[in-house]
Amino acid sequence: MTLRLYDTATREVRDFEPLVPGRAGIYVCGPTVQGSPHVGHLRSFVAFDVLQRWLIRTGHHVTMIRNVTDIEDKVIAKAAEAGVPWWAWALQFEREFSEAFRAVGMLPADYEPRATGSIPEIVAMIELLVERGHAYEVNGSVYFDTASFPAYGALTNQGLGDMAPAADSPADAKRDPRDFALWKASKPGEPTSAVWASPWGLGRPGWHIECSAMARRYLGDEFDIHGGGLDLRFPHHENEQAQSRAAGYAFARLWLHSAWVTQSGAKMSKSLGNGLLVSEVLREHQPAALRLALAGVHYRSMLEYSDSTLTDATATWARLAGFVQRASERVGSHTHAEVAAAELPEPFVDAMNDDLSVPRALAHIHEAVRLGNAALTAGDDPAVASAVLSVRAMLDVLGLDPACEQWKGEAQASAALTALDSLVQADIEARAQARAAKDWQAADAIRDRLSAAGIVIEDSADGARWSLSTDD
RNA sequence: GGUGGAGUGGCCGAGAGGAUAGGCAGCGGCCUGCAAAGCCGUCCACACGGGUUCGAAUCCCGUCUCCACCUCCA
Repeated sequence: MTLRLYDTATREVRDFEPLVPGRAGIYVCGPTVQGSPHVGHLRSFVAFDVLQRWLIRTGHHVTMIRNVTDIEDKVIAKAAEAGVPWWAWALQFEREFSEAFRAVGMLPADYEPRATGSIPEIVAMIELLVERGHAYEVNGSVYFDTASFPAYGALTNQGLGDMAPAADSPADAKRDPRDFALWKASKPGEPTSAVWASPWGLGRPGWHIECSAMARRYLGDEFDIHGGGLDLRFPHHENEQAQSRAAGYAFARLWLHSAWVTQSGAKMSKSLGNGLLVSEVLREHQPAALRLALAGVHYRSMLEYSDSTLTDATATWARLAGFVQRASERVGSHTHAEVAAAELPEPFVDAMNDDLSVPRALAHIHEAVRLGNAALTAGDDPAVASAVLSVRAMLDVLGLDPACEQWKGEAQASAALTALDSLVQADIEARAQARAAKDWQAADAIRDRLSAAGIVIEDSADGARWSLSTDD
């Protein structure tokens, strides 16, 4: 059975047939670096990370391009509001995204082109569109002529007449309100550092053209898979496809869209302000648990995020990691090369090939863990060894092998904190008794001892809590 | 108005005409000095109303509810 993927453009599950057998070129719309990453962003990128890993595992040479849109109206506006240069603003959040990607164990992209590093390609593509009669200039700005391209709306199955006007520029400047900006003439008051020379004068690219230009530069006129969040389908991806095809390029053969993260049924979003920042979630939860929570649901299903999402995932992770830990102590640890070369069970392979059905794949992993645990109890070491190798190989496909470099330190750190907590809690209790008996000397002695060890005690009405000192 | 998605047990979440999804929680047991972990067993389902079929969570018709996109979005 070969890999089958749901193609948003044709609205059906299709066999993955790469342009060049054995190779896969993937373009994933990366972040517009206007703010901090929240778990909704991460869900999408983790989904495509699993795709990347599965393609690699099934013998493909993958080229993963994930762009950074670092010049855009919102970036400029938010930076201005904060009194910071737009480029510093953009880089700050680019770093935060990179840190979040690293924290949840994403494979690095092969390249992460920035829009600002692709201006010549962008200008060239706009020139080509003007030449071919699919774009026109008005007062130094250039617009895509939607009426000139009959296939406009094909990706999202919409007719032009049903669409609302594009609001990215004044309607009176355009031939048709649905036309959208390819190049935006610079206006007085805008930062002079956000401006590039072009045949139409100084300006900057519109929002969609950068992806068309970068995808072509790094993946060619036609490439295998274009991915992104479901909310990018329109207008962003529709416009990308229109631009590229109007320019004469075949563009993406398959469109993949990941569903969003919801809270109480409503989409997590920057504009709603209900986005849970990755940095906040990771303060209280293990990164592996976050990855498991995000990757564990099928990528096209909404992921309902609640208070129990991460605690459930943490328990599941503890079960998986616990088995690998106990089994490895018993029969020794396999090398990563052995894990990468291990044969994968057929039910797992079938699930992954069926539009990346991670939930079904996980069900099979649990089955293998159960058998492995039983073998551990029975003292059947050969069965333990084969189970742990198989479990690690499957988890590795999901980026969740507990014994790999990414995660093996984490379990120890967290176990150390748990152990420390139980010791400290005993002290806290003894101190509470001393305080109740008004034995201040004894109470202070306990606090001083903990303090000397770098542990800070804070009293409150609800009792004492402890934390590690952040001094020096 | 246009386009698309969803409703499954206490909770999360697969499946898509006939078999036990899986996990968490619960209950009973095994193991254990007691626990924990683990294992075994077990309870609790397919939004509603019709229809097709030997058989429907799955197909068809209708209804209800929820959600998203329609130029800020991962």
